[in-house]
Amino acid sequence: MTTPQRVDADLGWALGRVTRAHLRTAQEVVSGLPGGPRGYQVLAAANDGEVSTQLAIARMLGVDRTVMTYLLDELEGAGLVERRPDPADRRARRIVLTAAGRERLCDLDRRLREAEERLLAPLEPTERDTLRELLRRLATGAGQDGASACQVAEEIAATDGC
Amino acid sequence: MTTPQRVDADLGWALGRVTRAHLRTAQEVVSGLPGGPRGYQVLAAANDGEVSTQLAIARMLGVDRTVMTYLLDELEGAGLVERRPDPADRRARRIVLTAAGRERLCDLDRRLREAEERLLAPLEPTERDTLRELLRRLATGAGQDGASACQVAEEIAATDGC
DNA sequence: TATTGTTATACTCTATAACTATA
DNA sequence: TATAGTTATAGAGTATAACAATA
Repeated sequence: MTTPQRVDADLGWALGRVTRAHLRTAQEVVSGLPGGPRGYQVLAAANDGEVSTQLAIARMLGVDRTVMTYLLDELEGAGLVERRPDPADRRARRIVLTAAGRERLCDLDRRLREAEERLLAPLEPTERDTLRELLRRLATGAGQDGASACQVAEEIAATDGC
Repeated sequence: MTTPQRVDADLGWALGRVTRAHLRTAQEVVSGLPGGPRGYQVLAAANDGEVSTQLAIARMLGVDRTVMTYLLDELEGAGLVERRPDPADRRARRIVLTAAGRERLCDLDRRLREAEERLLAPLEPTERDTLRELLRRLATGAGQDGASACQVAEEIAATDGC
């Protein structure tokens, strides 16, 4: 009962390949959006009110808080989001989508889903759902940033903006 | 039947988080190995003779061929691999593991598997196998580099060096 | 003419530290 | 003293182009 010692048996190898393939696909879909695929994730994170401050979004996305500044500068410059003072903490800023931002998010969301289905084409429909679910659970439970940024994922929200 | 528009419903978000978490874990495990986790993948790719030239390994790993030069310079300097002329094509070099390289690969492989199991801890054992299998199939089928680098993955080899 | 491997350069992304304003 | 956000700098990683050797 020894290990295969093959690259294609390595989880890191498979994760890297799939992630890069997804990234390439997503970059084409969101071309023109400030920040690329990460810019989309900022919009999506800010869209549900539970994760709205810059730091919370940064933790949710797994990036340093310093990158949020540039990212939000661009997204705000494009008129997609606004930085509003947090009434509960004057140090923090709450990121809210503008009407244009919500519209853009809807459009991107639809096209990204289509692109993802093409990426997952080698799998059966039920397998695609399984993979999505397993990765989602792993991403919400395996985050090194603590559970604070992940609590929002425990339930599939009924909020629906489209 | 509209889309949720939540970050945690985005495949790219989950892939990014899980991949980063895996990368951090792997970097600790392979600390000291030239090239880090990618150096391990080179060793694993070169270990099965089917993928042995620098270009084939680069495609298998999804990196540019120029990075293979630095990566192999370090691994060869550490005495883990050798560059041998390809008898069939004098332009190409076949990468073969030294005895030390095979030994190192065995050790890394075992420890990486342990680390991966810790990463997959939030999932049930059967779910972990499912995730590994789905990602493996996707990585071998979804590669943009064509099928040439992926043919090796169709069967679980009986070769076992440990 | 196309391909393998190498080298040099430039660019992007990220990490780190320092600073402010608030808590 | 600790935290949210900003800014500047340095480093790692990556992509591009040019080159030599071979097909």
